[in-house]
Amino acid sequence: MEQRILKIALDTPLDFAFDYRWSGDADLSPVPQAGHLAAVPFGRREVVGVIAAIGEHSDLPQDKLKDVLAVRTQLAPLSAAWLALCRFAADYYQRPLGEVAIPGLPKNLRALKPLSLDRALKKLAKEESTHDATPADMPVLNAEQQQAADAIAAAEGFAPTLLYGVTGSGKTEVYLQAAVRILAHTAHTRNPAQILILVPEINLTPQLENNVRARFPGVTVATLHSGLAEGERMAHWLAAHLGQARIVLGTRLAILASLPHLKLIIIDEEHDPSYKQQEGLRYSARDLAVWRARQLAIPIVLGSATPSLETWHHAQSGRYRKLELRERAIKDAVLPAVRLIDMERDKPAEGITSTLIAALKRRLENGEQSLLFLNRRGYAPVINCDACGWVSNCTRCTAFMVLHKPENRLRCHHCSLELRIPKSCPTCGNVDLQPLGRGTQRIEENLQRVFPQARILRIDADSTRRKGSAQAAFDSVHRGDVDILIGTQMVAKGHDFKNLTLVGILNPDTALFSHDYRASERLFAQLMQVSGRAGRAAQKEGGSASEVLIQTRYPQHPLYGAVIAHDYDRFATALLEERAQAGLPPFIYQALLRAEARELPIALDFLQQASACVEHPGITINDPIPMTMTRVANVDRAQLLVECASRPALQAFLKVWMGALREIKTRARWSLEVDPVDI
DNA sequence: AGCACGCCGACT
DNA sequence: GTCGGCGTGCTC
Repeated sequence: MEQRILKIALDTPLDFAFDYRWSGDADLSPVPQAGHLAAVPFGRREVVGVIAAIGEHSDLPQDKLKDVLAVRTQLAPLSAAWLALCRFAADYYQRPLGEVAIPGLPKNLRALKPLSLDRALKKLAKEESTHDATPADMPVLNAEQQQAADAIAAAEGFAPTLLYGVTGSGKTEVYLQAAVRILAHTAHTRNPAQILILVPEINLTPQLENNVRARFPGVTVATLHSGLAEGERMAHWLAAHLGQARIVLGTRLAILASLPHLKLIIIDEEHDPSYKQQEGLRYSARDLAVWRARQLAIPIVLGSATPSLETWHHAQSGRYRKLELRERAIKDAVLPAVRLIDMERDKPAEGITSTLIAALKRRLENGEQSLLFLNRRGYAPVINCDACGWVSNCTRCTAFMVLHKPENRLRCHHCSLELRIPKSCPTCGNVDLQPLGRGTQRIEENLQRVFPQARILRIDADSTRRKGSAQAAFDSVHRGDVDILIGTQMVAKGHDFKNLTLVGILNPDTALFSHDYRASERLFAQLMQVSGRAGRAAQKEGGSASEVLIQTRYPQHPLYGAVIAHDYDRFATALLEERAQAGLPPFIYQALLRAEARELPIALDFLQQASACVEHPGITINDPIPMTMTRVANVDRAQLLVECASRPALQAFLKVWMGALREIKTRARWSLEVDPVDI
């Protein structure tokens, strides 16, 4: 009989591991190891946690200790490297280990019932047997692509690489051919390599998944994203954990997957804001990926046409290697010409200028597709009363209620509030309420009037609410059943529309004057990305040259100049210069303390106490301020920005500060975000 | 976070 | 008289 103390991380906000007693006979039952999952009594509940460490002693009095209910020794323990990754993320983002490690595990593993691993595993075996093992044909790479793929596959140890390639330059093909070689190196060894590929959105996984499966017949490919059913999630997670899945394709959450034989990480569109989790544990999957690659001493590829300034800065300073793809991969496919339409000269009717109408007409005549990009869903962002000035404010948020015409409703995009459109003004009774501004629905309605014969499809969060409907919509565009596609940022990313020769960008100006210093970086990336949807195939005989038309009131703005020139280098260099001057990231490091309460003063008071509760030499603590959108769903929000030129110094401060913050008695709910992106 | 206990208001 | 509001306290 032996006794051990198991230190178990549980999914609770309490920032420490819990000690449990385990006693058993090592000859009869397997001895628990760090990384095993264990079911334990916790308060009045029973929960599953992960064994973080094993010891002989506990600092607690014996009578406080409870016995472990069961240790899941039939499942191989999570590796020390995986635990170290979780521990790093927990420390860095100032959260308890259990909150990082547990929620990503499949529900079945977290449940108390005994595991039936066989059934999961059988399903995988079946999937695998449906593939034959003939190597698929490899498209021939151009010289730049070949060089990049060679360099990635030949890299040894921690080798962070920025794959900087214009849209349509064939970055995916470079990833895949590098992957082929890394898999081949270890194919017949005991531990064949695993490769992790991250993409920004679920919408993009089916497309890449098909691509990958076709390229790697006979190789088990697992996907991990929030759209999986519980059974699938379990099967895919296990395939990764057991090393069967050689390629794991997923969204940001996949960065915390168990991958015991990980040998290469690829982050596609590394600049994409979706890599930042914006609730709960607010981690950056890209940053964790870089840490994980360093820890495992393996290469990591960060791919983008418009890298984040953080990554660009690293590439410029030589910390990351930069590989560049200057040309489009398809022969004779050229980058579209970008033109600005000055809205002061060419006054738009119903949001669309005559120049853009003419360009659309030409595409319709040629049987080519067009894309109109407007990052605003709904019919109109607000309705108002001309007579008394009433506007459709949300009663629960500092925001307008948006007019949604198909449902005849006003809807707040920040809380779930929905109202029927009032027949008359609620304050003065005027019956003539006007929609102000334009969303995708209104553009769609108007365009259908201008081109009654055109097949117009709108793709936004409203039109694709049902599961699978987004995929169906994109399929119909690929099939050629759509002449004009109208969409929000959903349509900007990744999709390879072969017959698309015109992109119209309707209302990008607002981001030019945003108070968020990252807005212009994001706008540039978005414009380049959506522009990149055009001209992905060679120009047809008698077809139109690909072009991008941007409607703007500020044609002189340097950001547009850089977009026209497809010149990310110049733009990024200027932006980095500005950031350095202004003392902004990536030259300094930030953390944001948020607080919310039913009354704003409660939140502000907490932040005031927070700013004075510990010594903070070398750390700048700014004044507490209400958030721009102060009230959401009847809760008032405020925040406090903390800055420091040194990351380790900031980390050390945050650790001490968190301890002090937990002692403050307040009715406000609060949370700390490290490396915030939306300020 | 859960989940309990505990002490004051409008309901069968 | 009780159902239920959410304040407060605890979880190895």
